[in-house]
Amino acid sequence: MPPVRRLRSAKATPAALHLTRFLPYRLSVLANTVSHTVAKLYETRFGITIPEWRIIAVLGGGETLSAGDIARRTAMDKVQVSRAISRMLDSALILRESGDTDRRKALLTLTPKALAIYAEIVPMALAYEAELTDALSDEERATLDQLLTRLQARADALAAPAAAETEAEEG
Amino acid sequence: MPPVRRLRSAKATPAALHLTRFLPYRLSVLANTVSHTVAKLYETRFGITIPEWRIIAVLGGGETLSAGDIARRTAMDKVQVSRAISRMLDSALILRESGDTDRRKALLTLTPKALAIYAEIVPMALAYEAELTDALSDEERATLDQLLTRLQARADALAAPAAAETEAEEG
DNA sequence: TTGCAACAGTTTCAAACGAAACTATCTTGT
DNA sequence: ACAAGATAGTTTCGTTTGAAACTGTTGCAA
Repeated sequence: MPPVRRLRSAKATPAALHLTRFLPYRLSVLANTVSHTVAKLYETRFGITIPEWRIIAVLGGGETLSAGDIARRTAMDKVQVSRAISRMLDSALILRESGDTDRRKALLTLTPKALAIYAEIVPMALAYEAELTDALSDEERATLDQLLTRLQARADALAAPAAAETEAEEG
Repeated sequence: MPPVRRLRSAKATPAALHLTRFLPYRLSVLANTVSHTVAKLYETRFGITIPEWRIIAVLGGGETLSAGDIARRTAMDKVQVSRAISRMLDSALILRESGDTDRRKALLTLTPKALAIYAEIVPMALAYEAELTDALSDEERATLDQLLTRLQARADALAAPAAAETEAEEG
């Protein structure tokens, strides 16, 4: 029996790693490329940043939310949300009024100006998304959706080393 | 014939957009979660950042490259590479010598210290990747690979609006 | 050759970032 | 009722970032 089968796992090479095949790297590069493109889109057309776009996206239905709600729904941290809101107040995209029952919470609503942007930006966003997945069949799109969902769940689990055993079923 | 079929596309709602279903958003959040986790891994164990890890990854085979080569292979920009190299010189992870034929180019090689990190970090990186794709079948992993490749190609094409028609077949 | 554009890499500057500290408000336990 | 702790949101501080300007080197053209 020849020793051929052991050649690949010889200990001289400590298991090759090609960056371009490494999933974290690939995800980072892809997300970066995409983000950069859409950011430029939003910036040049509406003068808003990605955090501002996300806030517009979650408030675009006309809902009223607190900053904390927004942070949760956009996966941004509260500092980022606070700063984005402050910019949006300056540019009259958002309306802030003190909560009645809880004065710590500020109730946030989009202004008509922001709603107009929303109406215009959503088709653009969807168009970009459509172009991005242009070469994918409907079935592939569904698979992608599924895989991303599962990867995110797994990544979340691996991100919280020991903590939050009980929070696991939050969803 | 009842008007039922027109209800979904009534113009009152300007096409809904749920952030959590929006591909650019999902990619961004996923890549962020993953990056943050591996960054913490590398930082606590070896005291290096992601840019430094990427440089170690491409030089880990023992190859000698210029800063520009590294920038291209890691998809980082030259500023980021320059700064990472400068940090690595300080911590004796990299060796820089002036090019002989072209004195603009600096030839970069890993020190034994960095090679030792490489030997130790690669299994960790692969282990994380394996854990991340734990719940995926071999077939699903292959599909994911394929989909990411195609999305990246498409994203690249959409990122360069009018330019680089001729560069399209560069790979 | 000399001058000029292209290139490699570094530095500068202003913006963006995250962690931690802080202010203000609300909740809970005694 | 009130102190102790939790929560909402802002501010501060040191670091990281990317674009543009800059330095030095090479290649090319007149």
